[in-house]
Amino acid sequence: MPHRTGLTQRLVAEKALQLVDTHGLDALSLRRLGADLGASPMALYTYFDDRERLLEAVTQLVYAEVSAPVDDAVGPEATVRGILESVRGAFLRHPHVLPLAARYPPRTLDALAFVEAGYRALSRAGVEAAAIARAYRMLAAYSIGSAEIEVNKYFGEHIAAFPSGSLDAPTLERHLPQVAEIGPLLAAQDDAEEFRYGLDLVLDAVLRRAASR
Amino acid sequence: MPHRTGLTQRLVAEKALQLVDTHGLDALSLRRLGADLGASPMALYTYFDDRERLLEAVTQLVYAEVSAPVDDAVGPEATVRGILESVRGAFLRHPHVLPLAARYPPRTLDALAFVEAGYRALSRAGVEAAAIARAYRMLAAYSIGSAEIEVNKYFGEHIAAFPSGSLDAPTLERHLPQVAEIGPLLAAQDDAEEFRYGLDLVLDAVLRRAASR
DNA sequence: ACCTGAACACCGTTCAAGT
DNA sequence: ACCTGAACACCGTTCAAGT
Repeated sequence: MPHRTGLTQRLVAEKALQLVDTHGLDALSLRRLGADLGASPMALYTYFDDRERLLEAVTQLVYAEVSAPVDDAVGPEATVRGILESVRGAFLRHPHVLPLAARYPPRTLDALAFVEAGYRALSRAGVEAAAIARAYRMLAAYSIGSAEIEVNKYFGEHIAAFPSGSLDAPTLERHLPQVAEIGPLLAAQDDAEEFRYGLDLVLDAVLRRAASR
Repeated sequence: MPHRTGLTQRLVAEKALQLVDTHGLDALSLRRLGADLGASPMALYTYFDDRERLLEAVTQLVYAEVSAPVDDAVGPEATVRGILESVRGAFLRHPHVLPLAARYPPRTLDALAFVEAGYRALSRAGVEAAAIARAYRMLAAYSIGSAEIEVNKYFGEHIAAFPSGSLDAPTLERHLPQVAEIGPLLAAQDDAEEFRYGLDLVLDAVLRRAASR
């Protein structure tokens, strides 16, 4: 017997985010989400055309958590840096959503708030529209790639054998001496520190080029 | 009746890469791959512990396609730039493998060849080991993020409505005027040009900082 | 419009068995 | 070691039907 479930797009997406946070992206099935919401899997198609759209909505919820300062009293560089630290924070709180960030850009009003704030800060600093677009693309690439490296512990086991046993220490040392030397340094890096180092570097360069024209 | 299939880890991985290239990552199932190879799905477990390991092996094949110059007669900056252009090329030829690049770093001898070459170029240029590690992390983050933005056409439909109809042009213009202005500029960017612009910027900054100590 | 159960065409992986 | 078929516990989505 069909009944009203009282669901909305937002409620479904929020429950989905919970599910992803606690059990990972693969655990987000329409069947399981339906069960969590006390509805049939098919009820979800009332709110989302397919699983893809649901994933996109979940991503928007994470973007919406990024803090978007209303003014930039601290100056454009510090404002943009603060926004990007907040982006990193949001995806560290929701690490399983990160793979979706590269697929779905911010689209909703709430999700775009931090983008607007960043644009405004650069605009007030005298950066022209075309240069802002370039800066945003660069910073988006750096943020996404950087967060993925951090969340996936990309350098944590960089020199592991693969297939098992085929790359032992002596072989590595003989054929790839530089990799053997740098590998441990990568594994020992501090994620937060490296993120800031790279962010400063990119931000400095972007603002200097924008100013010198 | 069981029979010899003549398969090897490499042959299975290569067929898997073909499958992914032509039909996408989701189409790579053990059942379908087994059928393509004239074997039962279960035969593949002889060569890979699970689907994850197979995906990792596919990723290594793409890394191995990156050209690794044996000397850097053109200078360290041009050498590193060349390597990163080649990384971009490899993943543009295998776009469906890109999501795996952020999960699996290069691990095999062949896959690590370009990393070794890049390290060597920076090392010869007098960059110290710790600075090389920082540079590699930054460049890896930028390359992965940048390629994902390009492959996924991240900015192609940046201002699309979501959920459908909720973000019409007047609403966008009123609440997010900067987004409304910059959005079209992002959609019009040339991928190759922006990649090089950002790469130069990062590379300049990295080498300048490395030199000034 | 909102919701349902049944059905279709799939999955990865375990297991017992064969050579 | 290498390979098999059957079985288990799942998937997303379509469809016909109900309110």
